[in-house]
Amino acid sequence: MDRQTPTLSDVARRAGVSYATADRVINNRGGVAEKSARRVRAAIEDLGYVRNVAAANLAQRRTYRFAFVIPEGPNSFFQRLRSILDAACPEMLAARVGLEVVGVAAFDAVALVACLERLGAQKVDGVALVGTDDPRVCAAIDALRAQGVAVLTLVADVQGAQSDGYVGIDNTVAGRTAGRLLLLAHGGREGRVLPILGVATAHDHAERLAGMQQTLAEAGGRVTSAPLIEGRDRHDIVEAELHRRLAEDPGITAIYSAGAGNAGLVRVLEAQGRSRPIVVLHELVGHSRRALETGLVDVVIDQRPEDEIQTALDGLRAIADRREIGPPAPIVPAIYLRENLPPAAERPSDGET
Amino acid sequence: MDRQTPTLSDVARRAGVSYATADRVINNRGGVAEKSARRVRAAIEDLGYVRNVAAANLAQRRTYRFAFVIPEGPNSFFQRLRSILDAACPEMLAARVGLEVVGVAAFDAVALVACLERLGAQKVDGVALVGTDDPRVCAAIDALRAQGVAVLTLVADVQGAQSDGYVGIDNTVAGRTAGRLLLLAHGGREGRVLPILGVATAHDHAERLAGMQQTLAEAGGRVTSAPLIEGRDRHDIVEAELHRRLAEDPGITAIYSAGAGNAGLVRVLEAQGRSRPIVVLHELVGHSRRALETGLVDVVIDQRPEDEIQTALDGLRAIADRREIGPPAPIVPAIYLRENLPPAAERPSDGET
DNA sequence: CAAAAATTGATTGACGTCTATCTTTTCGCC
DNA sequence: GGCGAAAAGATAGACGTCAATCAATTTTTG
Repeated sequence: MDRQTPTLSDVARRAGVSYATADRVINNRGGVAEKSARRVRAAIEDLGYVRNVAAANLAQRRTYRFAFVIPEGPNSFFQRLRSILDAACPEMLAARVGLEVVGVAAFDAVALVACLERLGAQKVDGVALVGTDDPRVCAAIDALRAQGVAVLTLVADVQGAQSDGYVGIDNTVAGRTAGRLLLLAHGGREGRVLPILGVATAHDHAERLAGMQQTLAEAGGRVTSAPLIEGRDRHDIVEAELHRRLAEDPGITAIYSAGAGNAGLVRVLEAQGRSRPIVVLHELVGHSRRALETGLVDVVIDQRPEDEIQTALDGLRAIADRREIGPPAPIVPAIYLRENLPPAAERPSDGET
Repeated sequence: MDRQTPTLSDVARRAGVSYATADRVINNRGGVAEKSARRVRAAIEDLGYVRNVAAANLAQRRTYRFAFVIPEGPNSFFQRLRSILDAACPEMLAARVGLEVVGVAAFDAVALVACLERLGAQKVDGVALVGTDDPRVCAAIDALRAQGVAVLTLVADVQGAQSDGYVGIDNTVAGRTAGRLLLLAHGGREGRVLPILGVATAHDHAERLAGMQQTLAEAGGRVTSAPLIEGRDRHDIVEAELHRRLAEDPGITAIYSAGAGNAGLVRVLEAQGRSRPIVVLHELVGHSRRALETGLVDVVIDQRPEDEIQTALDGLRAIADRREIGPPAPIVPAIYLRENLPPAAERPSDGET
């Protein structure tokens, strides 16, 4: 029953070549005649040989060093990312992977570039970074990759950079999802959705908004989008603006917050009392979760950072041991209601969304 | 920068004992004085020693053998489970895990027991099975565990059995989620939800129904639940019954299908034309996906079998390596709309849901 | 105090792969 | 046919752990 899995020696024997030759083939060290290489590959196929990664890593004394570059600041989504990473560290250690979590000032391209250069000098095996759109960042990524470091962009892609992949949601899809939820909640009736953004120039927020509007438009336009609020991710601005807009426009039936600064939004909702508009917002963090639990908010769309980190780690590993593996399954935004909230594992840290 | 991670020899040296003693401690082979054991543990602590699992597995020539016992039949959810497992096989092989996927006639406790006994005799390391409630199954599970085999229940738990854990969603939560979505889609208006079940005695379906009704009731009862259809998971029965009920009760504003047999439901909806009730159903499979894409259905609640399998595999591994690891994060039902569908990876196989 | 038991030490050969070195064979070409 | 280059073979020591054995030491016991 337990005939053991074939080793490279078995492959060599089957192929009628020496171990050394088989080794040259699978590690493509070159200097092998095409004829022999073919026979080795055939033997691998026949026997169903699978390289024993454990033995290989042991022999190479390989310990991966991966770095995650996460923006610093009060943004609680990134705080959540960090705490997920911290939780993953010990587990990764058992698999001989050293994780380094590096904080960099948000939106600071220069600091990010400096950080990437430092990581390159430190000879890490892979880097996952939350992108900031900037040509200098692009260049830094290219430099890292030229050096043989695996580079993934996480949560936010960097336009123009040739990374090894992007792990994150498609913001247009997220926006369209929001749009569908808004339509569903209007149940065929007319309505006006008030969008709240961080900054309209941040392309992730803009994509979400556009996606939402697309879906509304495709549904026939009974639900429309009102002029947006640009909250600059600051809850005080959001609070004041939202308050004003709701007062002056009673036709608002729903609010869609595509970005951060939702603490201010929650405060306004608390003040609204009984009849409040439909509310859809992004990212499940401390206060958005509480708002969902208390019924102040209807829906939270989340990008499931746990999945993103898992996918990023898998991807970095795969590239680092030159394993052929298909592109990772794209991350799809999750929809949370009051009833299907995942258990809150994190310690209740607060901040701005 | 890269001082290497300490080995067990380092630990022994630090503790002032021989390698053999340190080995006896970490593998608790016994025959070590408490005093020495403490010193070894202290040294492990000090150095931050982590056992190199790769080396250990290599030395032990350990290849895990896990079996997944999945009901056979036309049910396309289980077909999906199977195809996910099949896809996971090669990847697992690289990590020296042999996966065996075993089919067993659905709801056949005797066959399931026979299968479990066979697996026990074959010395597998772990088993994940889709439960069938039956005292004989309980006994078989207990027997397996007594034999040292890790046993997880997947998708459906077995009441009364002491397994190593349950990996699957909480059906009450799933039902409550459905209830919330129905409420959201009614937008405060009155309505009557027509529930469709497989068999009312299947406790998973019953739990979903109860959960849904709970949420409706808690919201004040403007949306109520109509008498249910028991479709016995057969699409022809569902089709006929549903047709009749929609015709005789024009007050039906929504349909909630808690079980399988959704192909019949879809046919009725196709015939309905323009104005159809709100529709919420379970499990993202071929036709439910298509129904979502074409707009015949509003929401699909899915238990994310990919996650379930991943969690089950991790759990089985952890138990098999005698690694201490907390209980797995509970699986939470996912909500899919037309816009946030994950890419369809599976080949388009069809069947009943 | 001697004998028995418990504990510790020392050592060794796997496990499957990597890496390196050295030797031998084969091949193409003048 | 002989030369050099390319290809192939042979071999050995690491990597960190496991599992086993046997000897040496300490402790307990009668």
